[in-house]
Amino acid sequence: MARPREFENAAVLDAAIDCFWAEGFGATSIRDLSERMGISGPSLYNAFGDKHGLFIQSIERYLDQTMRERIARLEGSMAPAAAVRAFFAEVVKRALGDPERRGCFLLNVALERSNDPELGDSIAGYLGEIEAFFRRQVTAGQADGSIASRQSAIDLARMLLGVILGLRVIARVNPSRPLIEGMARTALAALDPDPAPRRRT
Amino acid sequence: MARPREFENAAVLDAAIDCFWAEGFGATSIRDLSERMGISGPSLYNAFGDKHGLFIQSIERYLDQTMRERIARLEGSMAPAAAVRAFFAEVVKRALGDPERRGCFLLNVALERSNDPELGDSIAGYLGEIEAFFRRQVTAGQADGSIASRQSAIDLARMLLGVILGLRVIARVNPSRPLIEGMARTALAALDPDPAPRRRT
DNA sequence: ATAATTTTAGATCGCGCGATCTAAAATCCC
DNA sequence: GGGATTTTAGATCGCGCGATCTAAAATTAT
Repeated sequence: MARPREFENAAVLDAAIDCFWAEGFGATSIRDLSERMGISGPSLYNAFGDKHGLFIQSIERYLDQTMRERIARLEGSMAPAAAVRAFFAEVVKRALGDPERRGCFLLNVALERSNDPELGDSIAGYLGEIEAFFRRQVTAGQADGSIASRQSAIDLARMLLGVILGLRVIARVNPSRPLIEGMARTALAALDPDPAPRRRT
Repeated sequence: MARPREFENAAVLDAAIDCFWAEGFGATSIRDLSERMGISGPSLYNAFGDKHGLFIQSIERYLDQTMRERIARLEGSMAPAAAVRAFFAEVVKRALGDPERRGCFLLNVALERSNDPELGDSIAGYLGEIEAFFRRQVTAGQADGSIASRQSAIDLARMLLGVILGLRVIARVNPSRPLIEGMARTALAALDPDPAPRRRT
């Protein structure tokens, strides 16, 4: 038929993710993207529509490769309480292993583009996927006794989601290991089953 | 001496806060600021240096009027556990009473400008002020028995800070009252003193 | 080979940006 | 009241933006 594309869709999308992740949507220019992706401006527009379309496709690829991959992997291989703790451990590791201080791409997008008419509802849904993962684990853990039933599964899931997000905010600004680990450990303590009764001192 | 200013510093700073809060630093133009503040571009530069200087002064005024005011007011008038709960209640109220979805100005700044060489360290300090408030209250509450001692004061303070930040992130994207209140309530439950021992079922 | 079709890169469009120059208007000291 | 001084507003600077036009390069069906 005609001349084939000279680039792989996935590879150039990864380059676009790098740009948007490091600088945000507004501060990333078409010229930045063109250079990092290794394709010219018109090719970019031909393949992805416009800057905003490229942005949305970058977000979807990022989510598939990070958040959704992690949820599927942990949920398929671990007991409920262990899956939640492993999720936290991986996020803590990412938050503390971020010398360029780029933070969480999804969180950056959530704050920069929460009023974007094409993204607002989607972003709520993406965060809802994390909350739903926590809720499934907590529900299962409460059923088998490995997770406390002092609070409802939905409320525990909501609290865990809040701490995950807050953790990534503070790690962006102050990536201190004791701070981040203390925050995570204390939140996870809410999952501990009721301890053996102990007397007050 | 000479011609006096035609505007009040505080009043035009409030207008600048409105702009930066709604649009962020990068997406707010000098012309936006000039119009909202009611002064011309050159007057703005004469009074505040440049756009970035105006931004920093706007942040400081915002913090004095909101976060620091709240901390001083609650800490000066309430018992420790009540002060923490009142802090949460006020933040929840603000997070849910935000029809324009502007979120928390400090949090927006923290994510958009965390790599700003003139702001990075300051932002960590601002969040540290909140953490320090929580830590003072928890320490005092643990001393008088009104707050649980299962976890250390510093870890509880860190967890509370995380939830406050996460709460404002999620409220920006999905301002659902059950979601936000469940998150806050479950975090605050970590402060409850040890309940009377109860048997496992 | 050649015709048809798609992708490619360079040049360029109008626009809005942060910042500044110029000079007129306004005020206080004397 | 007049001179010195500061603030004011309109006009404008060069620059980088998102997006697109043009035409050359590359590939396949015939």
